[in-house]
Amino acid sequence: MDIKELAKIMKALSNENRLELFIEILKKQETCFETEDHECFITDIMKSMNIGAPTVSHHIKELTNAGLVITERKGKFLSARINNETMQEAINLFQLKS
Amino acid sequence: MDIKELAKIMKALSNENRLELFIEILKKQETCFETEDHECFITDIMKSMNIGAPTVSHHIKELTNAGLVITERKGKFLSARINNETMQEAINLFQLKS
DNA sequence: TTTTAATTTCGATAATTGTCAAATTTCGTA
DNA sequence: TACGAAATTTGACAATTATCGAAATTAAAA
Repeated sequence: MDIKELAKIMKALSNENRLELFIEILKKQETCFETEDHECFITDIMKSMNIGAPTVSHHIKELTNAGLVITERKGKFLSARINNETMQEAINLFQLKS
Repeated sequence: MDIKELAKIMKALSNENRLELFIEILKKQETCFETEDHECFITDIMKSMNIGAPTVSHHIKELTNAGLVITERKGKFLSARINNETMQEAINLFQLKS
């Protein structure tokens, strides 16, 4: 991963609403290990946030574009999950060597 | 650390040149453990980059403002180092629970 | 004290972006 | 097939920002 890619990731997380969106997806994933509900539907998240549907759609696309989340259409709904590979790669760049 | 603060950190790292600046400071810090050279002067970094002094000054201030780096004036020069506390706190928010 | 180098401040500009309203598409279901 | 809910696209606008040139400041050096 080069600087340009990393900057893209950071930019995707630089907007407050988009970051909140991302963290909601992250949290959802964590609870999924405990329950059997592996779906994270955007509608549910959207309802609890203070922004309209077009904006959410746009934000989701940016997160996807940066490789941070993976989306999948489930009929009428959109399901999203974290792309752990990208996450770990990005974190590693910032970890201090020992 | 709340979402607003975290977003501020991400925004500080979202610009390509600013991220490069940050990574140079990060690298410098790592080499400091091996050598006796504990100073990271902005001038040196600046010379190897493709942006003017006013812009670098602005970027450094943004990194400082986000709590990512700590600067100190050494006579004519400006010395910078990573704020590891902020770094670790931010990384922890993204680490998956086990 | 004059000069020179590093940094900052200021003002301006071009480019990017977050957001929404309106219109459109997708898809389950009555 | 027609309706309604979920999501996307489009077009637009206000706000933010990255960058620079010029001027000002700070501090070492001559």
